[in-house]
Amino acid sequence: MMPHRIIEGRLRRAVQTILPAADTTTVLVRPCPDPAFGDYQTNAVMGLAKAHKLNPRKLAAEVAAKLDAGDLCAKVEIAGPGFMNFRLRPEAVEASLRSAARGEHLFFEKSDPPRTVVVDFSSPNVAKPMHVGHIRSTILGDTLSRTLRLLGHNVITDNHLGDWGTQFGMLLAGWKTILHRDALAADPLSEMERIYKSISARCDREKPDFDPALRERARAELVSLQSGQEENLAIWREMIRLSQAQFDTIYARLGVRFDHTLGESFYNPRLGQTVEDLLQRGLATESRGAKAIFSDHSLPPQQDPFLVQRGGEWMANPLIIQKTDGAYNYATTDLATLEHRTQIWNADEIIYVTDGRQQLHFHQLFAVFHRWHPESRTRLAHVWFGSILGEDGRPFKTRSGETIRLADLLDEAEERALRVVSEKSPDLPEAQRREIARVVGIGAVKYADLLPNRQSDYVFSWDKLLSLSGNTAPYLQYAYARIRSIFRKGEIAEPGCRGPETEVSPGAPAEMALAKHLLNFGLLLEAVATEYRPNFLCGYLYDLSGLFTRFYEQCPVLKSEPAVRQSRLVLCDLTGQVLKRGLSLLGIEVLDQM
RNA sequence: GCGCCCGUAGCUCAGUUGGAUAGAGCAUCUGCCUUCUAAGCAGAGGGUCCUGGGUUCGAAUCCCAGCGGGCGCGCCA
Repeated sequence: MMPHRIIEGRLRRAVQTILPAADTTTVLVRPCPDPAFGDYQTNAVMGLAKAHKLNPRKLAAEVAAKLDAGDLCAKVEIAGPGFMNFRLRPEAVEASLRSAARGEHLFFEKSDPPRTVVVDFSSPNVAKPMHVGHIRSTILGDTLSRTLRLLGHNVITDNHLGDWGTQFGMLLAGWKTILHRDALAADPLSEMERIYKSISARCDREKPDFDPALRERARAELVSLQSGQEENLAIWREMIRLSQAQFDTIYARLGVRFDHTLGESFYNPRLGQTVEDLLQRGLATESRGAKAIFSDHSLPPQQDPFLVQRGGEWMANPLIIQKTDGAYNYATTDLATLEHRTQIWNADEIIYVTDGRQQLHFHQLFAVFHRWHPESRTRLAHVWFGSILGEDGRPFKTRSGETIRLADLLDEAEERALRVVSEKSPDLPEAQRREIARVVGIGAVKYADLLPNRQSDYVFSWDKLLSLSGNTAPYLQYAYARIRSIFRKGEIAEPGCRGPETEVSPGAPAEMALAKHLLNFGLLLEAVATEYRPNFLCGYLYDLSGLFTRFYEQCPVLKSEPAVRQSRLVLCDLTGQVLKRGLSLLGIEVLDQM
């Protein structure tokens, strides 16, 4: 068990002996913001003192007197208005490093009990090329899934493809009237995108080329598809097949995998009974020819997702589950999907990773689900991220008004990385340089995507996504490669320093600072999982790499006397393991040489 | 109009129950490669945390008002 955890547990008991009625869940032990104060601190005592109208410093002193942590901390300091600062004894740090070196843990613990967590992310649309707008959901969802899985949860990843809906009417009309077979064979996604754009422009009343007959044709094709007409089904399946091939290529490059790909069409057979059930239970009602769910007025109007104010009056803002023409929409599908995930997969938690513009939809969806299945204890989370903007701060478009394809972005990333590798390591064989460029390039894109707070709007910038210096993936990969280089130069297999007899004793300040940071790996992983914020992990790994680099500059490893050398090798090995594991959670690979 | 989010160094952004002297990258400037990889390290400069009130031992963080920006608001997803 990590020292900070033990301190936290004992601290809570100490608080409880003094204030038996206090809620000790707020008593948390966190790393100090400045090592000058200590290694860990709690500021919860100040809050408790306020709640119980006590003198905070006096309470802290009483808690400190009751606290038995002498085995881990030399002494407990009370600072300022009532901070409690803990400084770990070197022996406590060493014990943790030794047990990690023996392979007993890697500075984190499995969650108990594990939960079943469904993660819904990526969800591209069939017949459209994946573009930069898809990276955030894909990379965020993948990282959260990996982190939850590492922490022991039963994670189910599901790619909820947009493979059903209005767009197929236009795609079918286009496929039958303006499709170029050669173009389709050469580049299926571009051709499907072309026919879609062409038809949809002519189905738009606002556009100059509006063609009412074509619009009717598209609607008829859609009805025909949805009623199971064989020719249209065959074309639809072909469009999915071609699209999935593209998705698979991109996901393979990104190293992203899904347990399931249950697109919207999977739920199609269940939509009728979903609406029927909601009507029977009185949750849904008919309105202007559509079936919709209205407010139950259980919330104040300002917080009610089914109300909206217009012209100074609160108006109904219902969730429509069946359109006037009888067709179902994404709300219907999402409700059917929720039922499947809770009832078939027994999800304890479902995480949706989408952009922030869908917040209202998910508020409505979750509210409806809780009214529909009040017995359900599934936790529903909308993990949203900011919009993509151009460098001018306007909604993102290229100069020609197009989006940037994900495949092109990844190509560019690898090309830029190859130029740098070839410059830095011209002696390596080309195949190896290309492999390094792949790992570095893809890693840089992912890291740049995960580094900012997900809720910030996302200003798209080639230079930012493809930068290879400073706080970027290559910096972390470089630290790892240097560690591997030490083992290579010393002709040491790392398992040699992982044995039961391993001794490790960080002496220099740079060694101790690095060692103490390793101990906080688990703390960070839990924060990532509970806050759904991978950027915390980026920050942690960046700090770890910086601490390692300072250690590397100040503390020779191979040239040190045997005992010091052995200890430093252990520290290098553990740092390498945490870096590799941490980067793997971000979906970023490491290299032995770069 | 109403709701959500945002406003922090020249630029791009962090900032973990409110917590200690607000941090990083890029850019600028000064040093450091015959020593385990310089994609690096050490150091410097750079701030009315949008503005004004309030809450309290303590506010970038919470509350109120205002200014500026992005997004959303019945049959698209």
